Amino acid sequence: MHDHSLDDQQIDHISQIFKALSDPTRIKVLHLLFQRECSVNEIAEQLNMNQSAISHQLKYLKQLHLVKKRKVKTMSYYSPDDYHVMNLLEQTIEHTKHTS
Amino acid sequence: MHDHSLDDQQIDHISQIFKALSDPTRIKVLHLLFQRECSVNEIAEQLNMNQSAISHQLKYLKQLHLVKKRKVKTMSYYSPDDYHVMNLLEQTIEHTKHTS
DNA sequence: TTATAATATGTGCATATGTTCATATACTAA
DNA sequence: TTAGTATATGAACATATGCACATATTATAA
Repeated sequence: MHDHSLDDQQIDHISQIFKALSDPTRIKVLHLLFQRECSVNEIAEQLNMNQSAISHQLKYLKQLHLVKKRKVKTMSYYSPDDYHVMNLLEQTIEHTKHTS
Repeated sequence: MHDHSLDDQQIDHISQIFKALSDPTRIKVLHLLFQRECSVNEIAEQLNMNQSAISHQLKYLKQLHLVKKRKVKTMSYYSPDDYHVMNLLEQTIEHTKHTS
């Protein structure tokens, strides 16, 4: 038998994860990082967006432990850091491709 | 070989679904409806929230086809209407319970 | 040292969001 | 009809969000 109860802390955590995935820019960033590690400028160029906007979003994602950073000289290379959330996103993307 | 391209329409759709799941109230509503069909007042009482707030959120969820409505006399009974999204939510809830 | 490059950060702004309040609507029952 | 109940809706409000701009920080290279 399952326990259906949910405390507010768990719910807040879940909503935070889904909120991270609820923005088109963050989806694009994560989907790109799923394919390959990228620097900030690479991401900004790929998505045709301001470097500052990308940097802010990467900070947001890093704070949630969804991405990690590797510094080399002046460059910051970002890559996924949460296997479960990345699978959640990629499976949803695949499902959307096959249905819409 | 996979196609990694994603058009903006698909991304907007995905972000809309995740946005629906990014609010604690909507998570609680959907999780409750996953267990059993409920009227608006039932939901409001269970979540200890304003009837109007629940009604607004149900309209939001219905517009996205995540819930459906069954009218009986003056009552509106709501239940899930998207198997895939409900599974997405419930699996994430289960995962959170077992890890956090 | 100075200049340059990559990234990070603070601020301001327009817009979006979630809620409450008051009220409207739909339906029932007396 | 009228009163009562359940739900829906519109408006207003405080807060959150995502972005651009300017600038700061960090590290390199000349």
